[in-house]
Amino acid sequence: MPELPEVETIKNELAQNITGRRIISITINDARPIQGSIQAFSDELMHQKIASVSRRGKYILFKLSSGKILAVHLRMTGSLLINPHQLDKYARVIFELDSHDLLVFRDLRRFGTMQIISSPEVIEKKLGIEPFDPSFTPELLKKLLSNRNVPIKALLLDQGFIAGLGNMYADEALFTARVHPLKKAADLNSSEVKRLHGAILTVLESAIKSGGASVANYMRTDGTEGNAHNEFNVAHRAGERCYICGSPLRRIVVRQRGTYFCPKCQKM
DNA sequence: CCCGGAACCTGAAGGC
DNA sequence: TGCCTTCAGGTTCCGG
Repeated sequence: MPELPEVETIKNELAQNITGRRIISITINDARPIQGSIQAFSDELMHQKIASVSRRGKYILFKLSSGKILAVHLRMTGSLLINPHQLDKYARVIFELDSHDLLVFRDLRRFGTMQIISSPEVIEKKLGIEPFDPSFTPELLKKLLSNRNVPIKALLLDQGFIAGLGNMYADEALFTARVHPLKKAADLNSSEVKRLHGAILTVLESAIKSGGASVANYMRTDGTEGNAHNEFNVAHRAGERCYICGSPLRRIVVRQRGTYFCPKCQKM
């Protein structure tokens, strides 16, 4: 599942490989991912140069020479591949570039989206603070948590709260901070908030260094896997032993999401 | 505004 | 072997 580290990895590879390239043809095998009119989508992209590639939350933003932006969200199983070995039935949209490279939007479950927007405002208004924004401080986090009567795990998944965390890294951050996933957000004391702030940053930074985690269908632009899942302390490890205390890790369901934690290290 | 749950989608895995 | 059910999860939408 692409979360911030996975999207960051893909963004960096795209920026390095296709910046400055021009789109010379577009093949739409499946229109579902495209928001709005297909014709308008094609017209806005055809012959455009990709001026830059950036990331905001879990969105990948392609700035076009026209000034408009192609915003791509990979959701669960989407990937952006450069010159894949084969074009299988999940290759939904294919862009040919003037370098004759193919940029392919591949998505098994068809949750992913692509849209042309005139200004970043369209997605900006849905997203909370970026974890690596210098203004994301323990003090700000403490303020954001106050008065929120929801399990901290649920709040970490809310993109309008902090942008970029998903199910895996929310669990990893809570474990690193030694905070129980069901603890009410407003009930975290100052040292817990400080630990959580630091844990969010270290967990994401470490995963980016590993090229993201290959769980489900995540792959890099060259089709290879990342390594971050080998470093998970709790995610998808139910029944296995905690690396810190040796206790069996548990899986519970929070907001319909599988949630992994250590019952001994993470107290209510 | 705040919160919880269903829906979207498709392949994998498990039960009988 | 084969059919059926359940599960996975990012985001949006809807209801209380």
